[in-house]
Amino acid sequence: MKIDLLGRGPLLPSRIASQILQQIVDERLKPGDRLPTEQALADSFGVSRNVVREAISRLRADGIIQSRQGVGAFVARSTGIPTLRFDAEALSDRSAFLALFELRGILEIRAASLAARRRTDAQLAALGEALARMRGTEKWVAGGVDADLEFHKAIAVGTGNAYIKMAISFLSEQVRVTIMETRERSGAAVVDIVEVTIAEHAAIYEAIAARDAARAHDAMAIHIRNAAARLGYELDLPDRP
Amino acid sequence: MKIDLLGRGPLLPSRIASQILQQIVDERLKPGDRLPTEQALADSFGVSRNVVREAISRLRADGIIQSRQGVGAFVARSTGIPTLRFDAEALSDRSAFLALFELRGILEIRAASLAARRRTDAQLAALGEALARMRGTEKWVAGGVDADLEFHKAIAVGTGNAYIKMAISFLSEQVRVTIMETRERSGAAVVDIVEVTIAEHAAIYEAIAARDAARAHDAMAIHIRNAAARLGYELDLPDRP
DNA sequence: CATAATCCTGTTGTCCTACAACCCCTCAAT
DNA sequence: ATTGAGGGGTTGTAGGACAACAGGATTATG
Repeated sequence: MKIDLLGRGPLLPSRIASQILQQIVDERLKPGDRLPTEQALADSFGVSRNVVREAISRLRADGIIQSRQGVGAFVARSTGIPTLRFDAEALSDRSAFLALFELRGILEIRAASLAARRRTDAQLAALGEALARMRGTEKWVAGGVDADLEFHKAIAVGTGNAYIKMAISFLSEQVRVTIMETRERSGAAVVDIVEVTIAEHAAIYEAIAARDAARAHDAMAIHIRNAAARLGYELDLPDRP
Repeated sequence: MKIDLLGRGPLLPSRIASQILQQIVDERLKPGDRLPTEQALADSFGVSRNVVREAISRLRADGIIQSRQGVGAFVARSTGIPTLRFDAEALSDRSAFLALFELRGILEIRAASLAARRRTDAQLAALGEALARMRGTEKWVAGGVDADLEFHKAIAVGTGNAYIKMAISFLSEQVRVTIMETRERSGAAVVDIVEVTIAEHAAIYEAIAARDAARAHDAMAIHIRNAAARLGYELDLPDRP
C-alpha cells in the first residue's frame, strides 16, 4: 500500500505511533484511559497486529503509555518530564556556561575514577587510540575539540555505565556547541596550548591504565579546572572532600 | 523481601534493546557498523525475530540505530542528540536501574557537598521545611516519596547551580517513576523504616546547616547507599577518593 | 450466608511461518 | 563497456497459534 509519493515515507509503525499519539494530544484518549485492544487497533488502521505492537512498544519506551499483560494498555498518568533538555541560547550567558561546566566536571571526574577501577583492556586500548589521535591532529583549532570529546567519551565508556556515558555525551555536546558558537561570534580563535592539554590527557590515561582511581580523579580534576581556565573561567571545584 | 524487587522484570524487547545498546556503549558495535541480521540476533539471544524487531524499533526511534530495508541495520553516526532520554521500560532491568541509581548518587553526593558551602540562609530554611514535612507524613507509604524528592531538590537548589538542579530533578523523577511502577506491578509495598530514613536526612541537613562540606558529602553517601540497600541493591559507591 | 476455590474469557506477550519490498552483486547478452 | 535480468540475502508486513496473566463469574465448601 503506497500512499506516500514523497519518497517512501515513515514506515507503518511510526505512522501508527504518530496517530495514536495524536489521539492522546487531542485528548480523545486521556491519561488513565484504556486503549483499544491491539487487534482492534490493527483492524481499524488496516495493518497487522505486529505493526500495532511495534508502535505501542515505542510509545511505551517513551513512557507515554504503559501496558499490563492480560489487562490492556493505558495512557500513562504522565507525572514527570521524561526528557532533559537545556536551553541552548541561555548557555551564552557566562554564569550559565560555568554552571554547565561544573555539572560536567562532577561527572567527568567521578567517571575517570570509576573507569580506573572498572575499565577493560579493550576499553583502555580505545582510550589510548583516542589519545594518539589527539596527538596526531596538528591543527588543534578545529578537529581538536572533537578528538578531545572522543577521549572523554572513551573514559565514560570505561565506567561500564550506559547512563553515565549518555549523560556525559549529552553534556559534552552542549559544551561543544556552545564553544563553537562563541568562537564563531567572537571571531577570536582561542588557541589552546597543545602540549599542556595533551599532557593533561596523558596523565589521565596513565592513571586509568594503572587502575589508580585516586590519581585518575585528581588528574581529571586538574584537567577540567585548567580547561575552564583556558576558556577564561574560574571553576570552583571542590577539592577532595 | 523479594529477591528481585523489579520482579517479573522487564519484557523481552526492553532487555534485548538494553543489551544491544550496551554493545554499542561498550563499542563492540561502533558507529557505522552493521548489526547482525534480525534472525541472527534472534538466534543469539534465544528469542523470536519479533522481539528483536521491537527492540530495534525502539532504538531506531531514539536515533541510535537506523535500518534500511533490504540492507540491514546500522549504528547511527552519532550526530549529537540535543536531548537526554532514558528508556522508561528498560529501567525495570536490574542492572539498568542500578546504573541509573549510581549516576544519581554521583550528583547527589556532590550536590550535598556544594550546598553545604554555598547555601543561603533562605535555602537552608526551605530545606528545613522539607525535612519537617517529611516528619509530618505519618503514612510514609505514599506521600513519603514525594517529600523525599522535595528534600533532595531543595539540596540541589542549594548548590546555586540551575543545571545541577535540573539534572537531579530529572534523575530523581526517573527513579521515582520506576519505583512506583514496580510497586504497582508487584503489588508489594515496601515499607521503609521511617525513623532511619528521617535520621539520615536529618544528618544531611545538620551538615549543610553547619556548612560542613565533608560531613554533608559523607552523610549523603551513606543515605544513597542505604536507600539502594532498602531497594535490595548493593551500590558500589567510591569512598572518598 | 459467607468465603474460598475453580473455571472462563479476554488481553497482552511471544513464537512461528510466509511472503512482499528492496538492495546489492553477478553474469550473460548486446 | 553498458545494460539488463536474475538470484540471494535482508528488512517490512501479515497472519495464525499458543502461553502468561488478570479479573470476573461460577461453583464448591465451611
